[in-house]
Amino acid sequence: MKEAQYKRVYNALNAQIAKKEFLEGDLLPSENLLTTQFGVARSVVRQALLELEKEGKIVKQQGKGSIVVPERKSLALLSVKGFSQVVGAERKINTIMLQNPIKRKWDGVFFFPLSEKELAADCFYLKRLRLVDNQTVMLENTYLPDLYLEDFLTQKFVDGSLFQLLKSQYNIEIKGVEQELRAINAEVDLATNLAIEPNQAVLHVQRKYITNKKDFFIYSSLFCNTHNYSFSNIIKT
Amino acid sequence: MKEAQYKRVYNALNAQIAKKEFLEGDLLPSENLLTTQFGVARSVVRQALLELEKEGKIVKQQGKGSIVVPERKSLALLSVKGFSQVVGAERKINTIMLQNPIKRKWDGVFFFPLSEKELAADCFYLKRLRLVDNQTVMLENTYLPDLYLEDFLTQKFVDGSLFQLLKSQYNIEIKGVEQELRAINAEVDLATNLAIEPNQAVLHVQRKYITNKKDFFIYSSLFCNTHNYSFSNIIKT
DNA sequence: CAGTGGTCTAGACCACTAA
DNA sequence: TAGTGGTCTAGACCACTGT
Repeated sequence: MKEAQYKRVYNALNAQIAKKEFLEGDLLPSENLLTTQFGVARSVVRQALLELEKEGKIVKQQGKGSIVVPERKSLALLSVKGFSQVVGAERKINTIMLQNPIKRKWDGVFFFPLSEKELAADCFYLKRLRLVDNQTVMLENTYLPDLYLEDFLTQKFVDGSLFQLLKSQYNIEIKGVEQELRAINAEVDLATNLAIEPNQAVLHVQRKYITNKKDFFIYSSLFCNTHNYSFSNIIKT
Repeated sequence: MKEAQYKRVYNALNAQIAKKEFLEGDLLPSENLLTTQFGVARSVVRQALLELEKEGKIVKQQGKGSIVVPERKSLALLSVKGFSQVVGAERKINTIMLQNPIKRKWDGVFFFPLSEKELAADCFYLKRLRLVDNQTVMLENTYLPDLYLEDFLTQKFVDGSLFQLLKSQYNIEIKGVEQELRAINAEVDLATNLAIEPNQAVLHVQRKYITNKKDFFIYSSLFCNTHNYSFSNIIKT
């Protein structure tokens, strides 16, 4: 099971952009050139560029080329990447574990419908507070069904990243996310955690992550303080 | 400039799903079958299915097929589709024009950086209130640079849809959107418009639409009442 | 005009699912 | 094991951009 070629091309280009080897406004090498550089078919190059475009790192323009776009200033949080990856290297991030992972029953009324298989299993629950440059930006409640996760409670998080742990220990990859957004007024408890005044507006995001394991989903309920950082995303047709 | 084949395939499948010719959980015909049905190469079929997948209408599963997923109950508003298209046919929608289109100067501090070309032109501004099943869900301020839009102020909206007007009259198509989200507490004016109490939490979305015309962008500032309807989206890696 | 990305063809092999 | 979607090749022509 070796890595796909287009991922190899994607990773190479992504790294070059991150290392500022291409600056904002620069054109990437043309598709034909990349084809010869990496020794792959053009469709493979295009698949790699498509990924970069979906993530908003380049824009393509017919007749011109693939243009590197400026790094985003706001948090690209409405994406499938884990928190550790969406916050640029420029910023200091911290995670405070308010509730270490425990095994428990599902809540009576869950925010997404659960399958029978999921309901039959217990769930792992963790509660984390996320900080960017020492400012509290997010409270995250995560629920994972106890289906493929042997010895989950004894695992050490890889760089504090749940997604990296799932990838390295269980070969579980995130393939997509379905999410619902609401603006809510913060209750006292929530306001305390987010270090804001009660009744302040908070962005509530309920997520269902799709993984490479069929029938295995991860659920998250996020409460975001958008006063200091806005949350952005990019969508292509 | 005839329509691309993959769009033809997409439109056909999309219509069949909308007409319930495929029910939730049904498998679409396999890619090889669609290839022969439409008389196109497999890559064309895959491109069409990719669109459907991005819109969350199907999920693909290796070894099994393309599965039709249930219609969304919440408003898929964080997508590039116009308001008229994201709200399912099941619901009644209304638009109240609070401010008919006028030509004016740009605001001094705009929420996205503007190019010199845009700043040199004036902008068209309109303010619309959006209702779903007679409930106020959104206040929308839209700004269009006066660059390609001849006689814009005298145009009649096609079914109340700005995007359809742009397509049919000016051949302008929306290719993507970049957006920032915040939760804010409603001021009195805003609360009145959205028919909620002052200080209630509201979802504020600032958008920059990318079009097929280079250097032509459309800007929108949305205020969403998420009490009755949540706003959803789906993202694929 | 040459070069770019957009679309398309007609194959091939692989990884996964279900019977 | 048969059939599915995932990846890949090696071409081709078209639409658009800038010179």
